[in-house]
Amino acid sequence: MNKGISKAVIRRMPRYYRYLGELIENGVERISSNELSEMMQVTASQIRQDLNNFGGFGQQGYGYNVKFLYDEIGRILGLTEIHNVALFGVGNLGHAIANYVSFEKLPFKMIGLFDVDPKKKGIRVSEIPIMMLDEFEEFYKTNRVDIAVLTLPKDAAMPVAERLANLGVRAFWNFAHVDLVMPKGIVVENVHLSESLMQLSYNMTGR
Amino acid sequence: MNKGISKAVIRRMPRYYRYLGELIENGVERISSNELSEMMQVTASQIRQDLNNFGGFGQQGYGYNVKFLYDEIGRILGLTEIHNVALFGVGNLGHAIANYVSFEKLPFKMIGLFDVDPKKKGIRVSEIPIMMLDEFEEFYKTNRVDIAVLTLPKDAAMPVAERLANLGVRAFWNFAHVDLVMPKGIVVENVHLSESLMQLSYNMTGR
DNA sequence: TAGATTGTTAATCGATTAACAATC
DNA sequence: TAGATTGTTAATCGATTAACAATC
Repeated sequence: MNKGISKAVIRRMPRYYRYLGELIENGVERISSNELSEMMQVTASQIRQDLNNFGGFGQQGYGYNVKFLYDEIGRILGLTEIHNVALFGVGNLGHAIANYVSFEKLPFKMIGLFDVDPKKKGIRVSEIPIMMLDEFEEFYKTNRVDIAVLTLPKDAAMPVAERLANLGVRAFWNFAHVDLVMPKGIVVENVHLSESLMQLSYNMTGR
Repeated sequence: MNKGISKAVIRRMPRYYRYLGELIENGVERISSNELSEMMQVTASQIRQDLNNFGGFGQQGYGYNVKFLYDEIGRILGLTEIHNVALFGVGNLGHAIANYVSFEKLPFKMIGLFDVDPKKKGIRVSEIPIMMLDEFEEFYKTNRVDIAVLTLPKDAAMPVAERLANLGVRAFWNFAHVDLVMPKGIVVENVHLSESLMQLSYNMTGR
């Protein structure tokens, strides 16, 4: 169990990671919390507090070594090993996410695509042929699946998630319009696009 | 300007909306904050506090009328009028989002798709033919665009956003890996898929 | 050494939860 | 009226910011 590091802190880590990656591309070797705070529009204090949840990565009088900090955050975020990903529901969104995961320069590897529509069987997306959902149990015997992506209609999401969880899948990236209720120890990350769109809509009103 | 209602509250409103919609489908007419709190796994106190940011929608001794509350939240979220949407960058993700926006039963209407690749010109996605980015200025003269969706490579996002903002587009749904820096009064809602995936990855470690 | 900047403690601010009087 | 449940104030909890001693 990760010690009690707050969700708010975790949400910010990928953003630090992105900025540090860009600094590396630009050949910047060291940076102070103050310089970074100006770039990122957050307080220097918050940056130091956030990082010190995980350890002292800087040096007084110097600041932070960009490459070192980048690698440390990558390690914290679990980006030092490859995660096998299988996707369920190869509709429009599933199709896009399958390609997305394959193209990103992140250590996530799409290894299987599953759907219930027989017409889709064998069609290749990012070089991976779509399989039938009922073939998953067999597939799972010889393939490690670290993350299941759920790009399914909302009514299908929960039953499929339960089926996968029973087999041993422990992490879900959920795009369906439901709150997955999962036993403890199973990790769920939701991307609710419609909720994002509604927040945008809210912010457009009354200004 | 919306009075100072916190982001945390706004983030929860679409979720209330979803649950209330399901209650309506199930024929439920009234609900107390306590019943809703059990369904949604939040405190009843939070529900009442959240709603009372916008007004007293309940009645002592009775609870909340589901249909009434649903409509009120819809109104708060700006879902009582149709928002015209144009999308920029018709790659995999753009393609999926274009379909998504069109299929959802929400008052967002996809009216234009734009790309820079001449090979895509005229191809139809959700019945809408892809146009060239340079045609947008002309298009904009006769079409109101409320929201621009940016499903572009990160280096293209900022220049395109500026160009659109200069024409008068005031809301952006940004999927590109950049923080758009926009003048005040322009609304940006970010969906950073890679950051979501990294959070999932983090939560998988050390358990 | 002097200057810079972290790591960390303390102060402030904001959000969540608890409690209860108001009222349907 | 009695019971139920809201709306709202007060208490608690957590997150952010400020301050500064430690130290490179």
